[in-house]
Amino acid sequence: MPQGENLFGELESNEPWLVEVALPVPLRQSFTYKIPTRDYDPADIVRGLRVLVPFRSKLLNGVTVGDAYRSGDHHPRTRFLVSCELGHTVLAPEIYELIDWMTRYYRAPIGEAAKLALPPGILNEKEIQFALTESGRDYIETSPDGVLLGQLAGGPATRREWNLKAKTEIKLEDIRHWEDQGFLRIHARDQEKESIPHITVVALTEAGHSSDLDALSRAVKQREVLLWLRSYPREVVTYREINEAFSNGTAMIAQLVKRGLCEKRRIPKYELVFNQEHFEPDEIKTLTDEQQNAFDQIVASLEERSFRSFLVFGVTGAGKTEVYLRAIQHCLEQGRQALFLVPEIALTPLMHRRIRDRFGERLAILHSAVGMSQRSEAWANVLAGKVDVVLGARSGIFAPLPRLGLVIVDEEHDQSYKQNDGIRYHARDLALVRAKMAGATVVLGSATPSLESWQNYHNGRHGLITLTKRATRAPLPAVEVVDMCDEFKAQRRRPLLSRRLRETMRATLEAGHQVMILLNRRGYHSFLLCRKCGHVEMCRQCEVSLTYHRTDRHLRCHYCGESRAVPEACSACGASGAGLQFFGEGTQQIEELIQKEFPEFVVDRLDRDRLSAREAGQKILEKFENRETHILVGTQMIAKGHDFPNVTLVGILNADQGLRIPDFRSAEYVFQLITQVAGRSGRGENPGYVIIQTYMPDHYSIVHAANHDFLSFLGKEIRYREHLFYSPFAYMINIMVTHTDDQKAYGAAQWMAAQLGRQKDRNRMVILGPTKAPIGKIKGAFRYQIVLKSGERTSLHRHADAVVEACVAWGMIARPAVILDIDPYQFF
DNA sequence: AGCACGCCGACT
DNA sequence: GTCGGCGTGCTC
Repeated sequence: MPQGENLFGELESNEPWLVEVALPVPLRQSFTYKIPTRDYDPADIVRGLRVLVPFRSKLLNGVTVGDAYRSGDHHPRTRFLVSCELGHTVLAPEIYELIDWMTRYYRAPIGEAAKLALPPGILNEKEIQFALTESGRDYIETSPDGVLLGQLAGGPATRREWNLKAKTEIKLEDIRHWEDQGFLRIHARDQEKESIPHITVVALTEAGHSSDLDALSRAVKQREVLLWLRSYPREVVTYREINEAFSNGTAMIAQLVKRGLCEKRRIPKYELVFNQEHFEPDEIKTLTDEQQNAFDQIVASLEERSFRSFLVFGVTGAGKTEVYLRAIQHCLEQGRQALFLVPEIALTPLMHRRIRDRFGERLAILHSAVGMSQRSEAWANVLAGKVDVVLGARSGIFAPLPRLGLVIVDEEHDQSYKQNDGIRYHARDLALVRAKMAGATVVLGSATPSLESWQNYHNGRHGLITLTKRATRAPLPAVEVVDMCDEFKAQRRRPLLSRRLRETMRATLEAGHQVMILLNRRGYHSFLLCRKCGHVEMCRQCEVSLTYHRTDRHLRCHYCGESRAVPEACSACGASGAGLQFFGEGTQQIEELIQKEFPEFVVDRLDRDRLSAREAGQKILEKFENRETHILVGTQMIAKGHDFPNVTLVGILNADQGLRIPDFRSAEYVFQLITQVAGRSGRGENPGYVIIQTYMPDHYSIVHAANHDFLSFLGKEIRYREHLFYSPFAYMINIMVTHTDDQKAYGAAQWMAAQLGRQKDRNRMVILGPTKAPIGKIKGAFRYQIVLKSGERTSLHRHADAVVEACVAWGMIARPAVILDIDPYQFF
């Protein structure tokens, strides 16, 4: 018998209308709320609306994850929702499908997944207020606990205000009771500050719509504005739009407001669809044969209109972007929409411009670095269907495009697609899932594909498209590997720059070309060492050495942000400051050294520290592009996506740094980094040159990168992965157990590993650990990890899930925090 | 997760 | 006496 029907198939009229709501709490469930039928027609309440609901002693914004339904069989403590924003679906159906998948695959709480998929601020908390109802007023006359309730007689109050008046802590249980009895009404306190971007708009009042224009016969200009408002294609109009149409629009509106013909309203920005600027599409270049072939294959798939995926393996500078842009164009011509994902740091204003020039007003950019207001605007346009192309970083995968036909994941190997906190999703994997749901084509592009994607090609899941030649016909740069062990012997110290690099830099600069110097910072710290006792200055909260920042002369922790002045003396042995020495070279130090070496040339630096200043990064790059700067020193971020034709020399200072980190993917990362940055050299008319400095000149990742030989690298790496049973041969899960008490953390990890150990033989599961995490303590919490590997994904996931569930029950004793990292990418 | 409630020890 | 420490249970 369907719910909500009696024996005769009639609707039970006394059953309440309910709706399921996802709330931003780390609980793997939705919550049921009753719909106040006095205020809302249940037929209007559908999936994807923003609602305000009471939750414990708070008010939370959530999103409905189903349509209203009627049932008598609901949770006994179901409360009424406070309000619902009708008419604006914030969670599009295809995005709901995606986050629903994430709740299963990543074991993600639905509310947190929804929060991830929505622009920031939509799922916020609001301050709760309690007001007395009519029946509440009657009740306080007669009842003994009327005294407490009676404190509300003066008007609505927040919990704190109420407590203050009552001079006691009012119990949540009592509040719930009065709420159930109908003595209390809950609503949101009007907040001075809006938690999400709002905008003031103007709308016609009823009088404004209906009144005849005689009253305005002498105010010609106002009459004109009124008529314009009436014919405007949207109900509300922004001041920006009014002032674009009329020279003194603001004043005219003020007059019309005075006459009661229109009114000002303040609405969330995401509800508004903006008229975008118009752009002229740029000219389209001719394609090389290889590009044309790639394009044709993608088009054939688009024409099929069913899910297909391609790995586009193309050397740096092969012109992949042009192929992507053409494919997007084709997709739009089909009446479908496209999503273009790029790595976090590749999403520069330069990139915006290039794509904007092609797609003009049909493009929206979703990027965490742009301001909240702009992001709301972009997202609103996407949701409203004004936009057909979305360019975004990792979180762009959640862009609500209902007619998705093409997803491009550029530099698909890039680690920034993997989120390493909260819900640890991988945007490349989500792209495939989403495209499958939408019947879309996926293009994964890279010069150095991830082993996972390569393996997926190998076992027939992706088609392969290869681009072997640079679009400009420029040859790939010649690469020279300098053995720093020899340098050490010759120079009798550990030099930063080899003689060879120094000479080549000089020659390059004197020829009028530019130089890029890359410092691989992966797994690298500059630390303060006491030469007397060997003590390294550490963070008090985390198990990491502190990094010296010259800008403010402070030691800083990269994990918790703790910052303190450089100590006068060693904190372990008390040796005076003279015994303390900095070790490890930062980009700052290298910049200074190079400037000293080449005083006649301009040196600049780009790294995270300098990027933090708004737009500073862009300025640095622009200066380099304009050749105001001759030498650019930086970390990986100088390696991504830029095109500087005048750069003919790239120096990589410590190429092997990344090989020392405890990660089975370290060789892959080093290969990718070298290839990526080497690809910056010789993109113009002059041939490029690359110098790699390393203490491990024979390491296969360095040798093959120097030869531009991905396939040889792949052959070696894939055998190693297979032999040691790592991804892509093993499905992996990292279970991280965290507790402020070291013993409890370790105990819980051991217990979990033991539980898993009982299952492992039956399921051919490999259990590594528990071991102390590479960073054993972060923000005061000790960390242990268990790494699981298995050739069979479903059972692996099931076991990890079961043991975490069991640990929650066992957690009565220790209460550890457990993080499940599915398909982990970085171990720290 | 976050927070309310409750049960313990250290203070005016 | 009560302020606040931490342990535990619950959130529609």
